[in-house]
Amino acid sequence: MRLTTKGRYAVTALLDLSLYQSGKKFISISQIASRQAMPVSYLEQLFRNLRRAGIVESARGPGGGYRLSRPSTEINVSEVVASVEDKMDATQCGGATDCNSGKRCLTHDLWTELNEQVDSFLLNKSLQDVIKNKRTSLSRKQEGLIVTG
Amino acid sequence: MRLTTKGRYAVTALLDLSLYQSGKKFISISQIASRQAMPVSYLEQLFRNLRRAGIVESARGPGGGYRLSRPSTEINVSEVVASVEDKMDATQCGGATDCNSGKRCLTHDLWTELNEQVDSFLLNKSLQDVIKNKRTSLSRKQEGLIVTG
DNA sequence: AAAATCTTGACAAAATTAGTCGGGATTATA
DNA sequence: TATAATCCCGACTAATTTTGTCAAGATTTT
Repeated sequence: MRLTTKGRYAVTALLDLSLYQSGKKFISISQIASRQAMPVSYLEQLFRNLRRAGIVESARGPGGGYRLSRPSTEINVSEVVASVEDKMDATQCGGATDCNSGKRCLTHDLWTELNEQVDSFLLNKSLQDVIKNKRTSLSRKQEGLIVTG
Repeated sequence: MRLTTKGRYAVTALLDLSLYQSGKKFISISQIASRQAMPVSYLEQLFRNLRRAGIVESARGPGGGYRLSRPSTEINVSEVVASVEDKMDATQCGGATDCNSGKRCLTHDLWTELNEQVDSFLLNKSLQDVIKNKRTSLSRKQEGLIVTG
């Protein structure tokens, strides 16, 4: 699985946009950078990817910057992370089915299933949900479930 | 979150133990290494941690090696991963509550919740489950849940 | 024209992860 | 008791990945 500060920065930056973008106004990278204490040039890199992924729109020149290309209820965290990280994969073999000399590696299905869990969770979480601090409503049977300390 | 090949190696190595350990016999690292195509010295490092965590028992000398200290139904993947990786944490701030100059960072709760999800999943998954390729039975309401492609 | 801003690719620094090494301790067995 | 098999340990190095920088350019507003 890949989930580094890169993906986390991207999410944070978009939350900043969501919070400070009023109407269709563009927000410059330098504003986000100073508010969220992130390096400008690193943010530029991330926004490149976000733009290519169709998550944000940009405008150049004075008064330019970035804005969400959809409402924050329509953008999920999974796509944000995926746009800046290379891949979201927890299997050792990268998803190949013959990872262990012909047969699947012992843990193949385990990591695949974990991937699915994580991805479901993040897909189901919009930027707005994060802002509202809304828990994803996955009802879970508690039978035999050990609670982490 | 930390889930690298280290944790994956550890799980695989234990699955190997589960599969090839008959009764209370010890299995040597070199056997596991050759079966699973892993470097011996790296495995040694991992087994050190597994032993300290009480997941395996060891015996020295000829005929020695490692064996599970509990049945494979009683060992969950979370503890295995935790024993070799330093931490299992997806928050940027490492769990601190004042990560963004006094107030919580915007994404704090998001990553905390993701952590919980992942950990629940892995806690609820025993080595035996993985061997039997048994899916974790988390019943989930499908309302609004987008299925990943 | 000037200033503000995005755009790009390549590069460098830092951090992390993966893996090695040398030496030691213990134990079964011949 | 010697030998070989095995675990045990800490420190180190190598490789990879991630993080972040830089220089130069393209647009656009004023």
